[in-house]
Amino acid sequence: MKQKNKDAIVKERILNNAESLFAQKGFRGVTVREIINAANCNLSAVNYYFGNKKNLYLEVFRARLIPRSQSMCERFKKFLGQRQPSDSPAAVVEALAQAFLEGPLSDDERRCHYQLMVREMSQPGEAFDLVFEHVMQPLLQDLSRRLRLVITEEIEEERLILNIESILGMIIHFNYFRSVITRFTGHAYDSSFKKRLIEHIIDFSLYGLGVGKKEVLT
Amino acid sequence: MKQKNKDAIVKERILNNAESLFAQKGFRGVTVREIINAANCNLSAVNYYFGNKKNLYLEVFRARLIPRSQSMCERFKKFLGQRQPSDSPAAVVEALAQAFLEGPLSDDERRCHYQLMVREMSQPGEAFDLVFEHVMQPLLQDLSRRLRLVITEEIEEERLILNIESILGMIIHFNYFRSVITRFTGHAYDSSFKKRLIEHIIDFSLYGLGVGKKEVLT
DNA sequence: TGACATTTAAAACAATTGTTTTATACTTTT
DNA sequence: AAAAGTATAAAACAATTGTTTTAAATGTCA
Repeated sequence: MKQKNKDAIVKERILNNAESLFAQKGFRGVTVREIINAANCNLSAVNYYFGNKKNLYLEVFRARLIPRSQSMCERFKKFLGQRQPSDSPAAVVEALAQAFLEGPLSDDERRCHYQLMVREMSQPGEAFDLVFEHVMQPLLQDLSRRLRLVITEEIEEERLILNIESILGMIIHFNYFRSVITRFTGHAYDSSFKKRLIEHIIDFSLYGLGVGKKEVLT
Repeated sequence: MKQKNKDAIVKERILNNAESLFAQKGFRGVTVREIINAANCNLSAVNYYFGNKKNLYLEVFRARLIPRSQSMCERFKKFLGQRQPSDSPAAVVEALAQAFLEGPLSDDERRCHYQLMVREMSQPGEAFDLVFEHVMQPLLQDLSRRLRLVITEEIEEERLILNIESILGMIIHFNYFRSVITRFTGHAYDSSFKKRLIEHIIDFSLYGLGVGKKEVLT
């Protein structure tokens, strides 16, 4: 099926460029003509393959963002499995930070990924539901289960959720606020700086500012 | 000057509604006609008072977001001054979380504020420079100075910055990702839940997950 | 090869966009 | 009160938007 193959090529060029542009400028900030210029194809191709612009946008989530999230989660599990021992909070946080900052993606892909996701989070819409159901929900549940196994003391569900959201919030922040972080630290956002960030995320997640002493059961 | 006064009223109605709409849908997601309908004024009023749409957008930052940020910082200092003792990391974090989650603003104003700011952070533009210079930079420097005073042990500048960004990341996350947080915890985002959030932010910022013991000088 | 379906291309569509123009009302000042 | 300055209103502008239509090209399969 050479036909079907060539079909897929144009279709995926559109998806790729659409994702990048939507991530940068948002749904309404991007025109269909902008996308087809980047994808080097004809205007009607968008409506031919995806029906309309809105559906192209949703397809970007279905065909790109969600699968990528799942592959990042896979990477997390793989990292965690490699660690010895893998049953400590430190191991879980390290594997998580590694998977979400270094992971299998190119840096541009990761930037794209977080921009697209963050954009949808403030104003729940159709895409939000997709992300919530297929990305946030399973991730939180997985993390919740794993952390509960490795944290020795008793911990109520709500506090666990807030802890996890704090760690995820940090990871998202260090991805999404790159321009701020690099301006403040003066470092380029390269692989050595990412290693530094991962170190920090682990340290802060486990000990916070690390000053004073933790009271038992505040 | 009744003239100048009445002038200001329409002008501010435009600014108010523009900020709310821009925060919800972004610059290109909002039409001038949408704004003037919400502000209950004529179409040409936007160009009369602000020249063009882009300039209205920037004016929203200059006349609304930046002053509000400064008043939040004032509130932070006031909270901190009220605390006894006020020279501990716990006091600083508590005052910060209080100022940024409870502060002097209505809840709608706060949502608006964070949405507008986060939107600009991913794609540096003109408004980004304004926010960076008048909001992020002074806040970070103030926090850096204060924390250095109250943290007993030696701490390198970069680590301090990362610590501060982690705390700010959490605060932003718990404001911006409301819909996710409320869905996960099942709590409405009311004042009692905000108190819970502030408690958590203090606890996590000081001790992290609070498991295991912190080694001295990792 | 020839009939068929599939894909690309180009042109045209109505609707919406930001902005400008022109005219009318309202205030202030002389 | 007349004049001048300021603010609101309505209509029109060209440009851009997403989408549709129509035509040409390309591929598949008998």
